[in-house]
Amino acid sequence: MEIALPKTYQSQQDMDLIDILWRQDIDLGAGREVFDYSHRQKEYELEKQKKLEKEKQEQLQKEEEKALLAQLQLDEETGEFVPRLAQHIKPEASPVPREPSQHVVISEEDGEALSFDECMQLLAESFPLVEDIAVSPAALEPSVPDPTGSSPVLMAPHQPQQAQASLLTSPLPDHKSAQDIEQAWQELLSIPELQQCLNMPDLTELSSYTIPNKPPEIQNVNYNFYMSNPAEAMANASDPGCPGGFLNSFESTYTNVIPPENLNQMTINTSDLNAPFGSGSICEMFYPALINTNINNIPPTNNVNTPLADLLSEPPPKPMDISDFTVTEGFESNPPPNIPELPDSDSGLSMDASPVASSPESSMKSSIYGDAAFGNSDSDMEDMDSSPGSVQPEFAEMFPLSYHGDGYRASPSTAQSNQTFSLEPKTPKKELPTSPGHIKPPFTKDKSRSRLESRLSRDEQRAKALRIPFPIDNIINLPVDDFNEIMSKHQLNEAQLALIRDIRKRGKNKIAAQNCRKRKMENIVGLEYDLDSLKDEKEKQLKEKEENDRSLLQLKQQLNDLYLEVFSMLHDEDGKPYSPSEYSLQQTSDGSIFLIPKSKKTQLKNKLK
DNA sequence: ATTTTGTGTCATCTG
DNA sequence: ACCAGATGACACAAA
Repeated sequence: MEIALPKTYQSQQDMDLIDILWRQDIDLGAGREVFDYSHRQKEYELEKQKKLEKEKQEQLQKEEEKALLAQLQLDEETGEFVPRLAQHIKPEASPVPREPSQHVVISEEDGEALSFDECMQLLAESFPLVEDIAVSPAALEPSVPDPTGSSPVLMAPHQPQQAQASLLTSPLPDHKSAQDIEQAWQELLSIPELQQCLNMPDLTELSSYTIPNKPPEIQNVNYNFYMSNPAEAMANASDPGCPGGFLNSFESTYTNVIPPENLNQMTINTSDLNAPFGSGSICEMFYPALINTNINNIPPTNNVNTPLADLLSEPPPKPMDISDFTVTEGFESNPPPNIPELPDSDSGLSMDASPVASSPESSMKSSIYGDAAFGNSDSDMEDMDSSPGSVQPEFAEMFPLSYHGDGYRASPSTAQSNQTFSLEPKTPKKELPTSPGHIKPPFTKDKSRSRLESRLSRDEQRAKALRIPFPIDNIINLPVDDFNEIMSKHQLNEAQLALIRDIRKRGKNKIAAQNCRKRKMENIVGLEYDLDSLKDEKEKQLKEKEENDRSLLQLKQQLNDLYLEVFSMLHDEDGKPYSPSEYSLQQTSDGSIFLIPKSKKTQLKNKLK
């Protein structure tokens, strides 16, 4: 039990300290949830990035296909390849609803891959053709649907930009026709899954969704993002049936372009996906605390900032009260009579110091109760009983005085605490002549102080009751000669003498007890230290023993090897080697060595026995 | 309600 | 024998 104590104690302390510091660090910064959330978000973004890259690959394949088509039709007008692409995609979109959505997604990224100006040029070039060709499929919205549906490549740039704009800027009125937006929005709202996924995002996000793309496509796009289904992506990639070889070459170059796109899309997608967790949610995450703190703090800060007049006029908040009171006590604690006593009482009471120092705050409570209670304490009552009858009424009168007196005494106790910090011994007794006008704040007492005071106050009360003419401190701390001198100077009756003797005895014994406990603790600490050192010593010796055993084993092994080697060199008359199992080498005291058959050896042993 | 801790006090021992 | 200090044991309050 005790052996394990010291080390575990230290390690436990260290661990506690580390734990506390760690918690403080965490407390100082944002909550763990924030970090966890960001971490999760990052992971999620990584996943999305992967998906996007896949989709981009698909897009690249498509683009390659387009490029091939364009190259094939290079002879024709440059403007025609755009409608061709639109046609090419459209037919796919019409039969299979989901695939077009993915195309759209891809197209977005593709569009991002292309510079915005290029896209605009393509748009300008392709618009008339698109209208001609794509009118039938995208009949709902003449302006918006055509570009989106016909050439995803063209629309791509718009969407991210709008999304970004919407994200970066506060919800802005769309530059697109409001009707289109509303229509798209309504359609979006009609989709339950989208609602679930989006969790009803802001208008800005909605605008980003609705403006560029057709509602169904948007839905699918969202699906793709949310579902993150690689199979679909693969299917889409396979759908266009683009040549793979060319793609690889293009891919490398494309990857270089990807980062900014990724960033853009990441921002967009994250905004979309994290709509519930968007800036608003993040703000909620951080602001609530901030707001709360602000709300909570503002009044105090105001109080703090408020001029002294407020503090003076208004009752300060509780903490302020405590501090103020303690401070006042500190001031009060300085009364001259106590000061001289403190140095006298330096019989190492550092033991007490720690509790005293630690307890200032808690003492306040005790002060209230203690003060009220101590007057009624049994000991007091006993003393009262013992004391002459006339004393009792005085004692009753003294309660208020004692109360004040405690406050007065409290100051010395604080002084003690200070002393304890300085490792100076404290004098438990401070007999304070009653400080008549002193009002003691109810909270100010330390627990130790309260006890000390209660004790002191008790003796003090008794002394007062018996009208003992000199302070308790003197009674306790003065040397015998001085004490006797003082005693002789005053004419004291029997009760007074007895009380003074008891007070001195108790005071001395109290200090002695404190010193005794201090020594006891020091002894315990010293013994623990010795125990640790002994354990270290033991451990060291154990290691040494292990080492010795190992070396001994090694020597034995070497000896055995040597023995066998010597044995192998021995041969009989016929040149046959002796078997170690049948013979053994024996060395006599004079150093000569004999080869003895083991049977004979046993015989010899038996004979010797 | 119980345990732990700190403190004061008393009884006793010791130098 | 007396005294001062040391120490064990107990009580009490607070945590």
